[in-house]
Amino acid sequence: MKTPTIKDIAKLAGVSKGTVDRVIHKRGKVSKKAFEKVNTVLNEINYTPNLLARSLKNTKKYHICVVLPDFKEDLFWFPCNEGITEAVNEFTSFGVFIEPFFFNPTDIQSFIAVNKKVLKIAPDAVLLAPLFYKETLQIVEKYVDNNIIVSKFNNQLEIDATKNFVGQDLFKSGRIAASLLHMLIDKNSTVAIVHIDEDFNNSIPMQEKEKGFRNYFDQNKKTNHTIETFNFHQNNLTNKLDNLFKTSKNVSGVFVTTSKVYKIAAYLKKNKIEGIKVIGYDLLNENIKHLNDHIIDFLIHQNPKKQVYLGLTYLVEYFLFGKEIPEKSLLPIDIITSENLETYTVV
Amino acid sequence: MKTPTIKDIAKLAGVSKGTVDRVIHKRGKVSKKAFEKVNTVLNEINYTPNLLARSLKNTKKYHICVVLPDFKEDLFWFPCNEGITEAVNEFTSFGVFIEPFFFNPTDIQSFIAVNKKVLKIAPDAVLLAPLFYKETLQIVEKYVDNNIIVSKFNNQLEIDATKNFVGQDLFKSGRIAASLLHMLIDKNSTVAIVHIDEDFNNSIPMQEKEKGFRNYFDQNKKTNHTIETFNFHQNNLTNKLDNLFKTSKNVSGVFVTTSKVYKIAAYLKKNKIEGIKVIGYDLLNENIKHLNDHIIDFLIHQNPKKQVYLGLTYLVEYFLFGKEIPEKSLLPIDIITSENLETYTVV
DNA sequence: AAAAAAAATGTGCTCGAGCACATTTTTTAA
DNA sequence: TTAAAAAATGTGCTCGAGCACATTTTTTTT
Repeated sequence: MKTPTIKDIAKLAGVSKGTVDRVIHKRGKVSKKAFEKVNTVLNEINYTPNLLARSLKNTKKYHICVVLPDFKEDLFWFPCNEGITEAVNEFTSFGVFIEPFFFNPTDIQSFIAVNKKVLKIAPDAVLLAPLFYKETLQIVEKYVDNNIIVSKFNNQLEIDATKNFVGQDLFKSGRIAASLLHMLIDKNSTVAIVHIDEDFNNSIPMQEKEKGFRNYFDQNKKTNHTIETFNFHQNNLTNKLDNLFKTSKNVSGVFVTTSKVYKIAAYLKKNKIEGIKVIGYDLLNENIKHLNDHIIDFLIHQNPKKQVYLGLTYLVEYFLFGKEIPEKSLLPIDIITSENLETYTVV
Repeated sequence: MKTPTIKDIAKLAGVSKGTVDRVIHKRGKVSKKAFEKVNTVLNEINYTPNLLARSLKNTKKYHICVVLPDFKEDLFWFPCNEGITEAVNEFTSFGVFIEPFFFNPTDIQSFIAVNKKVLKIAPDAVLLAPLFYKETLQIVEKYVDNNIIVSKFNNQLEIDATKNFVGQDLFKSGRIAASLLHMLIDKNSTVAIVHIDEDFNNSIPMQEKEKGFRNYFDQNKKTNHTIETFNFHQNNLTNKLDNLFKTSKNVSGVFVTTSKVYKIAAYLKKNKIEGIKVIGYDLLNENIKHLNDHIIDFLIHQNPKKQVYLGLTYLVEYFLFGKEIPEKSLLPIDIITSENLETYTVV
């Protein structure tokens, strides 16, 4: 009933535990006879090494750095801190040291600077939010040169030496948004895709979401909707929105490709514009408020907290127990309404 | 940089590690002077015991039994096996032995028999699907008498000596179903709540779901929907459904309170009845088929796999690392459409 | 056949927590 | 003041894997 140990196997095979160890780890220096004796026993009983003992022996300290945007610049990133905190609480007692580093998401230079700093620290692994494409490729290369394991979350880079990624399928996420809006809006009406603040051309996530969104409506030709894309910046937002909603355009639904959807909702509320269906991303407090007010109809949950936590878990289990890190871990795309919201926030 | 050990603390405090151990575990037999010396050091540095070493020492074998319905009787329970398999793979190398036991969900006697068997085995813990109220109370009492820890999943029993529960808020789940149907159906139409197969009076989950569903529509009086409840059994299902759909009743939506929703969908497809919105539970293959055919509009994901896996994880972490088991762990209530379905099944 | 080299095998310590037991110090009783 | 009892403190072994090093066995060379 008790799990066999190396010692047990050694006794059964009539050899010493050193020999068993050499067979198991293929370290050679074993006679054919001994090899067969041990292998016979190994095939008979199902030996699984005690992972506690194994990693106790390799009592190395592991250092993992998390590089992510400062939530003061964009509240989307706030939940990541909770994910980090949870991982810290869970893993420090296993000798893992997790340390966050923040950069300014609007400033490429700060991204580069922070990564240089981390590179100098030379941790065992880095979990990275790769916001800037070209710069990420460069920095990842350097990490790899220094034998630092790199995992990424949130943004997926197509070409990359290191493949570990935790996030969502953004194309599909766009399709889901489209299908939900489709349920709510009238035939022959206009749907607006709104990109707020970020530089659309450099934001692959936004592009992917738009592609997915358009793909859905392309495949549902019979409903004959008009899809228009808008790139808005914060400074002249009100004017632009006036232009969008107060002209004769028959806009029945809006898809905001980021967590900034609350800005649209705030505008609609302030101007008492009703009947327009709104869908956007993420459970920011501002968004939740408008979801409960039924100004926002759906939110898609990108679960940044879980992304970070899972990314860290993979790294820790790799170091401690030698588990493989999945190349691509795509999280479920949760549909949030004012009704099921609570079940996501309480846990 | 390295985590301090008991030995380090002993050296810093100028005592032996035995004394440090006694202070940490409040085992007494420590002079005031020594106690203060050790405590001073403990307050200065942040000591967290190495959990690997701790649980290696307590190298007890743990035995956990899972008692759940046989999926041959109801496919809803099938994913639980995956959850068990995953837990087995993850935890056997930590010396945890997990063993499933199946009963017939339509037969109270088999429930009692299986639990008696498990009781005789006397494992360290039982994870239980408490389908039958009265019988569960009795058996749980016996488990507790024998110092066997009991956790439950899927069904929540209100009054209970042991509180550990993993599942969903079923009242809320009913409300969510209502709100989704509400989006899709016409005003002043009739909505049917359909209970299939199970004995409604003995099924608290079904009752909770119905309560939640009705509660939502009660709070949205202006839409003026008629809600009707039906209890159908498998044998005369077709007749009953003929009666429901082919009479003059203006039924625009159906809420099925279990995973048996595919039966309604199959009927609608066979009889080419269109335009009726359908919502039900769980990602059975049969349900998924009809979801992709757009006969079923929404499925609510009860995530039985995750329920079992999480329940087992709690027990294992309690045994190995002394973590507390949460009294009530309510999982998110996932809304599934044909679009986001895939993101839930691939992971 | 003996010595030297190479290969195979076994031994014993480590990791850190925890606990039983041995030893030392302090307190109490006579 | 000394002996006995009680309290405090320290020591050393255990858990299982892993690995360096010591020891034994086999093979090769002279």
